[in-house]
Amino acid sequence: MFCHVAPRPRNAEATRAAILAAARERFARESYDDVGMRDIAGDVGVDAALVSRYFGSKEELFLTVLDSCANGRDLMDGERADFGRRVARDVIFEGGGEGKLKKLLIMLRSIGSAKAMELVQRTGSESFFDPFAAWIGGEDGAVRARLAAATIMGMAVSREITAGFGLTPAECERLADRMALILQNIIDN
Amino acid sequence: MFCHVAPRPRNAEATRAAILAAARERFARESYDDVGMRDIAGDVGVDAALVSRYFGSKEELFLTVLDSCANGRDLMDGERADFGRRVARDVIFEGGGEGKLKKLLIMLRSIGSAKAMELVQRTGSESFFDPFAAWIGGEDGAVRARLAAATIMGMAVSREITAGFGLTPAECERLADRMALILQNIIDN
DNA sequence: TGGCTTTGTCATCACCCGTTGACAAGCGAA
DNA sequence: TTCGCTTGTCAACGGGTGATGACAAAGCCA
Repeated sequence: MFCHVAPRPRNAEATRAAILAAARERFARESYDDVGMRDIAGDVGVDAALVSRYFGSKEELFLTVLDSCANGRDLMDGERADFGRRVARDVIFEGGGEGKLKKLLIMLRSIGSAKAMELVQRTGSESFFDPFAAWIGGEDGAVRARLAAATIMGMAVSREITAGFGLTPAECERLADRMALILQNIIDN
Repeated sequence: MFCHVAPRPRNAEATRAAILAAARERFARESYDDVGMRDIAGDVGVDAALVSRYFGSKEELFLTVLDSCANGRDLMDGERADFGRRVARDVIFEGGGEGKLKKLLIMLRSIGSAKAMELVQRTGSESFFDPFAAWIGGEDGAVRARLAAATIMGMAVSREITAGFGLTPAECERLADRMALILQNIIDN
């Protein structure tokens, strides 16, 4: 019995897109340093050399991934009055990786690598914080954007370094409720 | 003219302590992966091999550093009514590295390395979150401890990935005020 | 002074990483 | 079919890492 893996069709554009998508998932879940070119290539079923060739270098790939992510504005579609609750539940119960928080997660993980952080610093402000601040609007929009982003990222960190908070499900519910309140309050005034 | 660096006196105990201190500073400011044995050794003026010999391995050194840090309780000496303001200003204006937040910073940076995170997960709860929760006390102490820690870590992350928030000094003041309020509110009820 | 233990250094190893250029395979056009 | 371009693979390189064991130097004790 011969088992063949279905070979990837020869299609540069599709392959490039698949690599980009795989890289986005990786970078959202592991730090820049922990993600290897060989890992990404393996996810797609391709040789690592191809990744280098299509994207030039790991740094350029990382930047392309950042660009490809939903930017700050997409965090906020949906009811504004529901923002706190929505985001709190996403980050606490899902880890944020599925939704619009992906870019925030990737930025967060950049503190693990001096190289990645420099890249994030260059692009993070205009692509994330500025639109976010504009959406929040009002007095001190920029300040409140930093505050909200910090709250979200902090909870994401806390979730990971305690392996799911180490709380009971009921406590997680109350954690989500409290966080929702805080976030909504930041947004509202 | 001969310029000699004062040679470190031959004293195993003092050298070991110096290495530990240097490692603590490094790990509080850079991620586990970015800190090299040669960096730490260089700070002390010693060969990298000595670090390995005194602490066994990088992992063991990291664990020893975590132990050597002020634990959760030390975060909270000082007026309880002043907690929010004190911590907010420390993290926003100083980056937290000088004070009692060092352990939190090190834990935070562990998200940059799968290896470091596993170590932090094993020791973080009983050495940090549990005492912190006990100090907070009252209903939902554990939940509120996670919330406060997340707020602090998030602000530390935000500060770094935006290279000092990118805010005016006046805005930073208002950021600190708002954060102080939130933190204090978490502590109080 | 001579010898022994402690303290520190040096050269080196094996490993993993991103990257590169040479090569193979697919596939459409002539 | 045969040529030629595109798409993908392979083996290798240079650089950096943590770790190791042999060696040098310093201090102490007799």
